[in-house]
Amino acid sequence: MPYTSEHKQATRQRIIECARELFNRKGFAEVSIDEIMARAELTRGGFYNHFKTKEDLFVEAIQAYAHNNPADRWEDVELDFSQPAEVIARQLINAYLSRTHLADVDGHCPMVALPSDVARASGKVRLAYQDLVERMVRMFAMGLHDNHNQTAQDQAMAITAMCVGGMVLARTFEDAEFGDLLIKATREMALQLVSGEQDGMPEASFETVVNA
Amino acid sequence: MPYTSEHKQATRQRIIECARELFNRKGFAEVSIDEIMARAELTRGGFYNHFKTKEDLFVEAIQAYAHNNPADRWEDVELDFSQPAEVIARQLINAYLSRTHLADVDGHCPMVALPSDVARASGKVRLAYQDLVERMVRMFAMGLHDNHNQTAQDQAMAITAMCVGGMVLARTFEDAEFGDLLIKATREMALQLVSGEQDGMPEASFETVVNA
DNA sequence: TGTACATCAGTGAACGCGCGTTCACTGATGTAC
DNA sequence: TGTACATCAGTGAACGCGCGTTCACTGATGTAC
Repeated sequence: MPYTSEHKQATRQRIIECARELFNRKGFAEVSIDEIMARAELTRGGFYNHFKTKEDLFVEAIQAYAHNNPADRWEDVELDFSQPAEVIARQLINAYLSRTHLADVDGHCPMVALPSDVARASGKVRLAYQDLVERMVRMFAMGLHDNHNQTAQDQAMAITAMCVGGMVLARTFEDAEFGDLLIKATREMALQLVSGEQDGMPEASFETVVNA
Repeated sequence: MPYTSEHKQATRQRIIECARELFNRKGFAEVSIDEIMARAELTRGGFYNHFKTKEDLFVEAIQAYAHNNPADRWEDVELDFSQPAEVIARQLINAYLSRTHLADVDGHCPMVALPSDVARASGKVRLAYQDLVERMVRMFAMGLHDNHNQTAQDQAMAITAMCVGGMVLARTFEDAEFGDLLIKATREMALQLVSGEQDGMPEASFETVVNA
């Protein structure tokens, strides 16, 4: 067997990574297979040695993202998994709703870059995307507690919607300053929500209010 | 002058409305001018009597949405503008984060249906989209008050991110049940945020805690 | 160690197709007489 | 009231182009001897 199987795997991974970046920047339909292969320093025809269809590659590109440590990309603040879950949740919010993440179009979370493309794609693609969402929800849920209004799980879903929504909106704006304001406001509210601190009651709200 | 100018205007509006629906359902790149014109019961060639380019039509389709009363589309709950601003904010959340809105793909808010397409489009398109966002932020801001953590404006931006993000995510899911859960959780938290009620402290939180 | 060979990753021309846009035209209409 | 006319909304063929996919091939490589 000429060429090692590592060689083929490495090529495959290179194609996936190039595709991920291009899809992020331009969207699924707007990127051609030619373009992806050229970026991977290959030619058009070879594509079908590695993938059955363009959409199969889309699935792989989304999954690839989940298998790296996403937060590494965006922020100087790395996720420190030795910390308590609540601290990790805060780190994730700070990294996700950051200017660095907004500016790094190639490295965007696919949830931010590709929601419309995914909504129109096949079941396989949508499942891969949903898996990313569920990972984020789980991460937040670990750092939260049930309260009288909502379970930790429900709070986590709402905070996920907030983080993704803030980035999705900021990414569309022509006016970068408005985008920064929106990200900042969203980040602050998300941080309050994981701290159980709202409406002017800092941190351990009960004591603070009673002793005032 | 043969044909009245009303006739031309009516045709133009018909094209815009057909385009809006098709863009919502399939995305900008995936809809052809042929398809839009056929739906408006016209033929391809006539398009350029009305619009300079396909992207110009995209701008008009986004703007058209703002000029209707959006909430009419989705929910039995209509916005009642005689109510106090806080009530309107709650009505908007209930209508926006609803199953009806999720199911009505043709009538989706463009913020939900088209963020990825807009992020990759030209300045004119992005300004039209940003205008929709600003309208929603303004609507929420009227129903909110500054608190010790954030201005009403900042809270409104975060709540807008939450509403749009919840719908954007739910729309991508293959698993409809998970989408419903996410919308419901997001809606509940958004309603709490406009009520200034969090973490198990109903309504006028200070008194409630102190008198407990 | 050196050579002949089989494998298959990668090549690039070709396929059928649909797109956005252009353009010469047609024919329904409102107006002037 | 009736007719001839000018306008321009709408038609449909044609344009050049790029796409996803297929396929016959080539040539770099690991292996057997």
